[in-house]
Amino acid sequence: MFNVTKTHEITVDVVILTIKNNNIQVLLVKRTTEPFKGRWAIPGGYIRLSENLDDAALRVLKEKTEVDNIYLEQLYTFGDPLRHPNARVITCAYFALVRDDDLSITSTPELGWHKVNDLPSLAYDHKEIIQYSLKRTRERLELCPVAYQLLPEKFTLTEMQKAYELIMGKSLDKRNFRKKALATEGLIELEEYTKSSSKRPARLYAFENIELNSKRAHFIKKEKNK
Amino acid sequence: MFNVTKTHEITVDVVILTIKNNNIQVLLVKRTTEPFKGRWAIPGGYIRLSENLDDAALRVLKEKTEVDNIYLEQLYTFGDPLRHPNARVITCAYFALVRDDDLSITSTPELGWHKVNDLPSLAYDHKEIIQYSLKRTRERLELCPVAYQLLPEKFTLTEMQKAYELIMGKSLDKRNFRKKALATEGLIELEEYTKSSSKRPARLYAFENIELNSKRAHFIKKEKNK
DNA sequence: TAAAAATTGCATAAATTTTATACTAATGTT
DNA sequence: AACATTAGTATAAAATTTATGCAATTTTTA
Repeated sequence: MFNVTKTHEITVDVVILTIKNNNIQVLLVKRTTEPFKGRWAIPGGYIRLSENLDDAALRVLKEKTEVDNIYLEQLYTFGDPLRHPNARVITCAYFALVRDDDLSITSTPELGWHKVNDLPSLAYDHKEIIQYSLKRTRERLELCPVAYQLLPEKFTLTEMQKAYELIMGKSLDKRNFRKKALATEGLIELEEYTKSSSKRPARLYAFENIELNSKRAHFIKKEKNK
Repeated sequence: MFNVTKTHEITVDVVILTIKNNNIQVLLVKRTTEPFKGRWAIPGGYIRLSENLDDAALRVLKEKTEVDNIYLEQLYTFGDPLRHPNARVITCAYFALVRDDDLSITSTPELGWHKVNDLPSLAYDHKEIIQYSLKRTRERLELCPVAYQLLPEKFTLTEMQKAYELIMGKSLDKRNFRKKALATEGLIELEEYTKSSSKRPARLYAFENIELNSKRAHFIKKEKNK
């Protein structure tokens, strides 16, 4: 009875989402070993004995990116016996929302961003995991302005609306969106405006570090040390 | 590296909730072995190699109860290194909503229902898991009438309101509740009334087997074979 | 058998939230 | 100076939610 469990392995996988070039993109790694050698996959790893699951997910994330300001939430645990072709691997999946301008990864042939609407063939059940993380992100967005985790630190309302439209997958009315956005708790109106654009300057906004109305969320806040 | 994972164990634990005697109650088992020998715990077990996680949770549930008509949803995976005193056990927790009148368990000194508002001292982090399942149930109830999984098959609107009030932890206005309840998709008005009560008879209602607006839900429907 | 107690069942007005809709303002470019 | 482009704004209608009071049916009991 006990031995039955000994052959299980458990991993964490992390769906890392950002908005780049007006697309929701996910960070993928190319597998260098079997199974699924050469296929793209979401980053993952084993859980160390001293780590809790959040720490393990955060470590996996930090192995691939150098970001401080992230939203990280446990997504779901996937454990179909056939999800791994030659072992029983249960994975506790997380998803992270990161800001493009906080990112410093160097795309290589083995690591890169992919549009979630145009994914390559993926290893394991990773496509399902990504789809599910998008669904969860939409659900979160209906409860709290979690999209600000995907925006630059200072942003215009138009940029915010674009992020919402990308995540929700539909276009929104500008006037109603702005009215609602301005009523959002934690939104700060700055006395700054966009400059370099060749159009009318837009006011910039920011979010204070608010307690989001999230259910399972963990926030790793940026250390403001400068 | 690989060996590091070999010492992890993974289990499923199931929070089984019902409404009995106008209280939300949870099914607990008394541990017969160390650790936490003699303490109450939620039912759990190892995952078999051939099972997916839902199947494992369902099996654990069926080992304790004989119910057909249940709501079962993955809750969260708990993996703090210290949650188990002398091993690294990660548990994928589920919660189930079952109908009191579908239940046939025989309470023994080792198995019994406990009011969630008056829990005994529990093993591991099981108190946290139960609290979290209550929170999730409240969240679900705001999205879909999942409470009908806790009601008898035929129920009065007053009974339905009582269930909502118990779960949400607040009293609701009768007139507004009835208006909203009557507008709920899937609610069927029966041509039957309560009898044995010593007051004015109340109309009975039922729910058709609807697709609930749930996110991670799995329904094990009753087999109507009679 | 009449009154009382308990619970069912219903309707409407007020407040709030959501939705729908069109024009003016500011800036750089030509 | 006219044009192109994006920023920015107000209001009415519709829908939803909340608040509130009273009549009807049945059993109990006086």
